[in-house]
Amino acid sequence: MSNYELWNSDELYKDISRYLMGENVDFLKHEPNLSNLTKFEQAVLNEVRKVPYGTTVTYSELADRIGSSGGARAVGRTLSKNPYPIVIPCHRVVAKTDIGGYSGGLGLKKKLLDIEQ
DNA sequence: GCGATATGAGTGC
DNA sequence: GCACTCATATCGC
Repeated sequence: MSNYELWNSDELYKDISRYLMGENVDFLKHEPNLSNLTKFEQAVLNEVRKVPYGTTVTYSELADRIGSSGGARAVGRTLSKNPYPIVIPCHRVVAKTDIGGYSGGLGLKKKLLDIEQ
């Protein structure tokens, strides 16, 4: 993984700052190291990373995309342990009827979603 | 609307 | 292996 330099560069810091300012920042160029996670967790996190700015997906839809139809709950469980908040925009994943949950607090999740709209 | 139940993957024992 | 846990979904009432 030679993305070590990229991950630790201040570019990530700047991107996060700009993101919080309300800019449309693409975090795909930052590649977190997921080698110590299970295959399922890597699949979930990589899929969440592809969710476009300003849009949301449901846990069940995410489960479908990674070939684990019906595993919505497992997806949520995985996201709750999200190793890289913001970079992996787990706040764009919501429940079907509700908004879902967030490790950083639901208030923050709503705030982030509001920023992206 | 609300409660019970089904369900997938992770963790600890 | 087994028995939990959980940021869900869905059905019955």
